[in-house]
Amino acid sequence: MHRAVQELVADEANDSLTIPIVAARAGVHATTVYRRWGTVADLLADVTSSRFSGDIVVPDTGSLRGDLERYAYDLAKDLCDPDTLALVRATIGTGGEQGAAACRGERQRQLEAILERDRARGENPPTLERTTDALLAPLYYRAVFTDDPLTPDWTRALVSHLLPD
Amino acid sequence: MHRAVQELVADEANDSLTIPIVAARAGVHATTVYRRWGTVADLLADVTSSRFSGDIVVPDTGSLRGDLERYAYDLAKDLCDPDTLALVRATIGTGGEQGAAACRGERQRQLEAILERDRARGENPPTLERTTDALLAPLYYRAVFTDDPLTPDWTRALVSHLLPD
DNA sequence: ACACAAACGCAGCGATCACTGCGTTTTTAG
DNA sequence: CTAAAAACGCAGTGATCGCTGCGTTTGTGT
Repeated sequence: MHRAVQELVADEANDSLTIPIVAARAGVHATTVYRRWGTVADLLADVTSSRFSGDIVVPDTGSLRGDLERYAYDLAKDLCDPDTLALVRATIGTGGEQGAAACRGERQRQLEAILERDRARGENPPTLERTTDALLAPLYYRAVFTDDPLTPDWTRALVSHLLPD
Repeated sequence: MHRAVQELVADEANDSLTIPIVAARAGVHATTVYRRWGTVADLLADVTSSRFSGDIVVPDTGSLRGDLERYAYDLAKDLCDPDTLALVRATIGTGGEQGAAACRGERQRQLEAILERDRARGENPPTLERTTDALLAPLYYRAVFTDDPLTPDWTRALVSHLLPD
């Protein structure tokens, strides 16, 4: 089911995503989807949540800078994937905070884990709010609102602005 | 027509926006909307573009810091408006870069104008890319992806991080 | 093995969408 | 003032959606 949603969101940009369409792609009956998820918004939130929590490993390079550079690089790569991007936009478009939370919740928790580990090393990292503003926000903004590339040089520059020498 | 779209996006979170619904709210026939705009995506892009270019004045406080603080304050206030936020999310949800560009195009031009003016004063402001990453990105990210408030203290802090003493 | 719960599919319904042919009204140009 | 273009509305069509009652199939617990 999740793969059906992702494929449809990717394939049919600008077309409306509906439950019968998703059901057909998943090879199940629409009734099954109505009964289980109810609305396209709930379905998208579910799919997006699990899309972002499946396969990302919190990096551990031994230093905060290394961790953040790796984290930013991985997130940039993920957000550059047209299928991921289409899913994020579709989920945001369902309106409300539920879809938005599904898009960023897991990624924010990973960022927090990185900062926590640095504190556990006795260091003094920036706050989660500051790191979100300096890293997460530009990554998501550039991916969702522009068609500028999310290059490794650019992601490293973001980390450098956050952690000056 | 534009007001009908904005009202509907605001009123009916999670409900699908369709051309007959917009037409009814605007008090015109659906045929008129089909013939003029064609799709909901085109309509939303149009409405969002003009929504963001109507009434914002590029601030001129005499200093870059003052201009950016004012700009960030105004944009935060605008994005905090639930109606504006709903419109942005709906437009992003139409997929593709057209809707995304409609949401940020005008605001990015205003930012560029502020930086150009500072250069005209003989100063050396940060690049548009840097300023976008440090100001626009956090503003849009927090508004669209979270339900955290966009407070004046926070927007001033963003400017301070961009323009250290 | 059996009973029951959960999940699923079929068929069908009312509502709505997306769209178009054609006539009417409004606007514009000369 | 008039003719033509542009914009609009009416009526209608086929397709699809969102949903539900009810039967079937699958899974689970004893």
